[in-house]
Amino acid sequence: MADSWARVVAHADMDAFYASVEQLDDPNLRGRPVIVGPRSKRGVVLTASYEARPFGVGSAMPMVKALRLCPDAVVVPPRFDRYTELSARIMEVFEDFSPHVEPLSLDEAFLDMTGSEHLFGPPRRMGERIKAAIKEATGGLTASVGLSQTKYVAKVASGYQKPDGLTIVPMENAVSWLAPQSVARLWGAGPKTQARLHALGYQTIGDIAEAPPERLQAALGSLGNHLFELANARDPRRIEGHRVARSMGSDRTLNIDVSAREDILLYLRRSADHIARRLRRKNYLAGGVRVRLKTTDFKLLTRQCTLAEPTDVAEALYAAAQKMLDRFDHPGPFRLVGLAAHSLERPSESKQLGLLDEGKARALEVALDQLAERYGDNVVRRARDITQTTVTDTTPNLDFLH
DNA sequence: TCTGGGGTCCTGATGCTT
DNA sequence: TCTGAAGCATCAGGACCC
Repeated sequence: MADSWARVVAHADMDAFYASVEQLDDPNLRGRPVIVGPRSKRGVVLTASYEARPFGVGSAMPMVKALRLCPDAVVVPPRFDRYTELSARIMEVFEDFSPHVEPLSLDEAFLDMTGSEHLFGPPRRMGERIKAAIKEATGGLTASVGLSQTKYVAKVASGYQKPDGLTIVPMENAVSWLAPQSVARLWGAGPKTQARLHALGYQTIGDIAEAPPERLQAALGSLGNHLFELANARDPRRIEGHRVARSMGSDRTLNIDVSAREDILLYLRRSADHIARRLRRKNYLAGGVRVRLKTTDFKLLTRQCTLAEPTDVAEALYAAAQKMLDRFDHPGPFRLVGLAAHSLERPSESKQLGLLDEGKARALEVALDQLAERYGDNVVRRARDITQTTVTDTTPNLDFLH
């Protein structure tokens, strides 16, 4: 019974999102195998349409191999602006169903549906309504939805019957429902961990659920405990809402490997410009800088530092990157050059404007926090806009408060 | 066959401070 | 003044996710 669920967690996952968007926008692509990915020699598949998947084409596969498996596929370069636009529309749909939405990526999110049975009906009806609303809002895109009482089971459920699936897993069935599925479906067990689990003789989630926890812990450390809990359908994690970014980066796999310092600096310069623009657009300051180089044998080398002063200025990021570059002792060549800003923080607008000293700026931040509690984040966003515009505008419009 | 780009989180090593 | 232990922050690398 739906009303006996202590929590109701929904996980919604768009079906082959990028490829489906391309087919939505270009009717000529419908019914045809579509591969979204770069056309470069070193590219990999981002998403393959369901028409391409029977040929064995899947995400992260080298493009060369994908086209060998499916020579008739249409390769479409990704259009992230378009995916972002549709993603925003989909997230708005989710927010019509729940105030607690946790996006995991452009095309999937958790929704806390606890206590909304009186609005949307039992879990199956909730799922049907979410799916229908997405289809309507996007002009025909489908999503697969899973509902259960924990995030992990809801996530596995959404992937259970793709595409256009709906799977409901009540808590009393969860452990037996998970049991026959492969350990590959354990969230957090990638190829390396799967190999270790196989070596221990564990093939299914049920094997993990029944394994001695101390054996898992001895083999995998705290990850072993975590997987044991998931396999037994125990997952107390809450739905966290929109999370603050912790880093922002730009990695480039090059068409031709580079060794010369000036060549690497060229890419670092471009990345610094790109990241600084994004930092300013999203109103972040970087507290540190990290440079990554990938050798031709796929070893990833990293050097990072903490900045004396948080910044969103390209020149400062680039200067730090130059210093980092001197700390690498590998002569190259390198196939990837990457730069990232980490330890992100929000600047205080009032400090940025230079209008207030530290104490008054802090007082303003506290006042804005109180406004947020009372009126919600949107109102505070407007208030922040006004604190910036009132420098020249003596009659701010506060109508939005009513 | 030949391995992207955007991220997050965890772990072990190291260095600094108390 | 020296030394070791404990706690903490930072760094580098690895694994994972979509």
